[in-house]
Amino acid sequence: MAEKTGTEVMTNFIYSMIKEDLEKGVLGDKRVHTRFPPEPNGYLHIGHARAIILNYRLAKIFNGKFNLRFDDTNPIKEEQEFVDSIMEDIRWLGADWEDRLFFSSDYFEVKYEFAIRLIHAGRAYVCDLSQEEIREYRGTLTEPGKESPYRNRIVDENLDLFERMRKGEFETGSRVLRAKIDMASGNLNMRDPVLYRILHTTHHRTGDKWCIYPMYDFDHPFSDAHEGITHSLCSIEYTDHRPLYDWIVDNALELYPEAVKFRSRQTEFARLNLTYTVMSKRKLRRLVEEKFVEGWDDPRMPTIAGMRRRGFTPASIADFQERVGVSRADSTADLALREHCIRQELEASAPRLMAVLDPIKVVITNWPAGKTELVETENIPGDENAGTRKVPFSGVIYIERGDFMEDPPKKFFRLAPAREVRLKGAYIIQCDDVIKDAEGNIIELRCSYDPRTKSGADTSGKKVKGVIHWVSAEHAAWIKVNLYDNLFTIENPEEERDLDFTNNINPQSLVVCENIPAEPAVVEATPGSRFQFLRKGYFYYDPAAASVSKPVFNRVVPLKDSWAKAKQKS
RNA sequence: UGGGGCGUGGCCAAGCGGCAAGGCACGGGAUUUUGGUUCCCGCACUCGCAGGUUCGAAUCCUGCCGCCCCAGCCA
Repeated sequence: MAEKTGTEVMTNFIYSMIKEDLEKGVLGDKRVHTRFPPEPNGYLHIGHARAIILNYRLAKIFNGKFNLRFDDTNPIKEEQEFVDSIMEDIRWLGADWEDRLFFSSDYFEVKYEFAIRLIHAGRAYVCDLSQEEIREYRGTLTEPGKESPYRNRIVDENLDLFERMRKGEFETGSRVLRAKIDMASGNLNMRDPVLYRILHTTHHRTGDKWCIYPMYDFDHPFSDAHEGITHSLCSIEYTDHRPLYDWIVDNALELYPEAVKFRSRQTEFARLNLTYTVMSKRKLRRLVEEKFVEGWDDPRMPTIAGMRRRGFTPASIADFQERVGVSRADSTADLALREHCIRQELEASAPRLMAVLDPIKVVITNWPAGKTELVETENIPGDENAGTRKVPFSGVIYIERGDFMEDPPKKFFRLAPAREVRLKGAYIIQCDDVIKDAEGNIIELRCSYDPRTKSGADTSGKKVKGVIHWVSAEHAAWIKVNLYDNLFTIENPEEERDLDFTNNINPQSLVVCENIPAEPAVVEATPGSRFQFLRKGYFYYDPAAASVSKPVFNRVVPLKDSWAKAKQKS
């Protein structure tokens, strides 16, 4: 399959920028070095997948390196559980950090030293203002802030106080370390940003060793420079933070050069939105907590874990990301593009199987009693190497209810009274009789088959337009099938401001079919494998549900259906 | 009323002064034992708007308009 090896050419502005840096020799003898910096406080979604793939592929293309670094500077929100799930997701996507798994907390000691040097240089100070006071002093969007009364503390006092902050002499929230920059800046991030806060909280890795923790704006640029990251990619809302990023890196370079491997630079790109889904962590959490879905890995979720369980492949997600592209403009990618990517891959790689999702019984009246015939059919049409398989055919079969119409419109090519249709790989049958129950529901079809029309050896000269799938009742294997559809009924559920977004949840987003007849070959399938259920869509044998008595298949995506579309229009 | 970012077809997105790539979606046709796939063909006289510079502008200049982000001791 078209697996992304990372060697193809990219055509986005970040790729161009790096190429130019290389040509101009900006990197010296250093190789391109990127990183993915998740905070271990939740599950990764398709937007993160985009960042992971971008960073990883960029490193690959330029023969550089890719780090995984957890941004674990806030012990209140972070947990080991998320570290594990994030690593699993990234590994699954195929992004390999080799031996470069880092944690921001690995560098707490060096960062502390850097803070000391900032204080020595008179560029950072301990501030005793309360949280509310700091906010007041910061000013507003349109008015400048005013300087903290502690701003001009002497170096020795700052040093002493900061050391005692580390020792745990002060309460949580009582003091902070701030950078001394510019309280009048139009950019609020430059109004003496907080560098360290006191948090008497156990950290998932450093335990109780620290009670002061660095802020993102201090930590991130330094960690990048310290690891030798050349290109620090992040999302667009950090654009405002870039001057501060540069301030930190420049100061590190000046005051603590031995701790800096490279003068890293930040480049921002737009986050990804998807139609018919929500992406904010808060909303995803609500979906899980309020049980609108079954968990973070529910196949309807845009999480990496959810897509994995739905049956998407890493290659299809990488393909999707590549096709969407990268830019700085706000954008919402069409879900149809993601569907296109997985269909394209599975069309060529998924073996076909027959299963009837909405069965109706068909009795073939002229079939010899008790006879079973094995008919042969291709596993993947057009791919000789995929071979063929034998499917048992007999006198009682199931077909889709929707493949029969009692009173069909002119263009209906399937089964109808006195009309003929081909059973895929088997014979042409004609419908002779329609059996109904007391309420008038069709419960059975009586058909006759034409022995001359055996698939591949047809001597009848008949031409039928319709070919439908079927399953022999006597030989059927019974499976459970989950049919998934968009979680929301409107294109942009994020934008709905008057109504709670959960009001737009699609009540049909999951349709469970408990008892579905499938051709017997399905029992030989391995959990984790993917099939096309002929004419119905691509399905994934859910390994997470493998312990259940019956195999469970999740529909990744239905096949395109131009008949249904035409019907809808009329 | 401060600072930053963005505006190219329904959705993405190339383009960076020489006369609008590509993908998805959509519409039409051919092939087809999946109404799938594949294959043709069509789909922006126009680049948020208005001026200007130029032989020539989506690309340069000026002025508007619209949308997004920022006042966490979150990341």
